[in-house]
Amino acid sequence: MSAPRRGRRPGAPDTRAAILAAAREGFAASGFSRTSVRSVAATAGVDAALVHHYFGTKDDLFVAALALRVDPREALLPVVEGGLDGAGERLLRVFVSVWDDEETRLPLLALVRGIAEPSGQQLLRDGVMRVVLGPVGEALGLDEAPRRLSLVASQLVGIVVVRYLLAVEPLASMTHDDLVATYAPVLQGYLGGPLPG
Amino acid sequence: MSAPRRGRRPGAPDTRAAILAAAREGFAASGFSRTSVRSVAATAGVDAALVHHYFGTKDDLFVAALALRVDPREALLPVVEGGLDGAGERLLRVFVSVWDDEETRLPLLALVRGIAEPSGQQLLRDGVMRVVLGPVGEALGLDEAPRRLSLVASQLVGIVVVRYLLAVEPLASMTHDDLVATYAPVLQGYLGGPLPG
DNA sequence: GTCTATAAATCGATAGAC
DNA sequence: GTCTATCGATTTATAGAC
Repeated sequence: MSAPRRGRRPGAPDTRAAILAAAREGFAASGFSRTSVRSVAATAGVDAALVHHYFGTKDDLFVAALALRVDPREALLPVVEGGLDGAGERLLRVFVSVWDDEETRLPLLALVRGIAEPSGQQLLRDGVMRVVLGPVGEALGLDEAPRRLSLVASQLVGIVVVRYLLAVEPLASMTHDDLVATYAPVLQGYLGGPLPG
Repeated sequence: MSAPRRGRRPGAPDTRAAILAAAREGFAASGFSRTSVRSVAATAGVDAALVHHYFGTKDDLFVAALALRVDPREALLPVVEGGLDGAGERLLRVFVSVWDDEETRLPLLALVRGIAEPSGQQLLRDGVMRVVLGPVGEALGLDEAPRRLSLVASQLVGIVVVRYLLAVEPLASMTHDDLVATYAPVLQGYLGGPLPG
C-alpha cells in the first residue's frame, strides 16, 4: 500500500500541452511530412526526445493532435484483417459506427469545418488520406492504391458532408444497414473493381 | 396624381454590376462570413444601403454572386432531355464542365467553404438540392427521388471537396473522360438502380 | 543531356545519464 | 521529467562518367 500522495504530483507541467499545441500548429500550417518532430520540439521549447517520450511515434503525435476520441488505426483493424473481399462493407460499418457516435462525431466535425482555411485543408488531407485510408490501402495490397483511395475518399467525404454536416434528408436518417447496403458495392468497386484508362 | 418625371431616371448606371463584381471577389477570396456587406459596398465604391437596395439580404447577394455564368436549369437541360438512360454520364459531363471552368469554379468554391457555418450550410443545401438536383429528379420522373438525389449529392459533393477543394491526387488531375467513366456507373446506379429496404 | 555515385544534411527513434 | 548522444534510414545536393 502506498501512502496517500500530497502536494504537487510528479506529473508534467504544461510541457505536454505545449508540445501538443506546437504539433497542431505545425501540422496545420505545413502538413504532416513537412512538419518534423524536431521543429515541433523547437516550437514547444523542449528537446525532440521529449516529444517521443510523451506521444510515441510521429504518427501517434499526429493522431493526438487531431484530438480524436478513437485511434483510427485501431478501429480499422477489422477492415484490414478480412482481406479485399467485403472490405467495402467492413469499411462502411466502421465508418458509420464512428460517425453515428456523438462522442467521436463532434471532434471529427470540427475537423471538417476547418475546410474553409488552408491549414484546415492540410489537416483534413493528412487525416483522411494518410491516417485513415493510406494504411488501409497498404494492408490490403491494392494496385493503383492512390487512385482507388482517392475515389473511396470522395464518396466517404461526400457522405460526411451530406449526411452528418448538412443533414440532407433522407440520407441523414437512413439506417446503418441501408446505408451499408447502398454504398458497400460502390466502395467495393472503387477498391477492387476495374479502373478506366 | 404625380407630375411627369423629368431629368435623370432613378435607374442604375453600372452600379449593380460593380456591386456584383465586388461581392464575387470578396466571397471567393474570404468566404461568406468574412465578407461584409460594408466591404462589398466599399470595394464597389457605393453606400452599403445600395447593396441591399439592389439585392436584398446578404444571402440574396450571395446567390446572385454565384448565379453568374450558368443558369443551372439551362445547363442541365441535356441531362434531362435524354431520359433516365445515360443520365448519370450526362450529369457528370455537365458537372465537370462547370467545375473545371475557373470562371464558374471560384464562386462555387466560395459556396462550399461556407459549410463551416449554419448560414452557409443552408445555402449549400438549397444550392445543391433545390436548384441543381431537385429539377433533375423531377424531370426524370424518378421514383424515390429524394433518396436517390441525396445519394447523387453525396458523391458529387465528395468529388467537389476531394478534387476541387482539397486537390487530393490523383483525383485532382484525372481527365474528364476518366472521371466520367469512373463515376458514371455509380451515379447511374443511384439514379435508376435498385435501392435497399 | 542523362544517369550514377557519393557526400551532406535531416529525420525518426532509442538508450541512458542526471 | 528532461536532456545528451547516437544509430539507421531517408532525402537532398553535388560531382563525375558516359
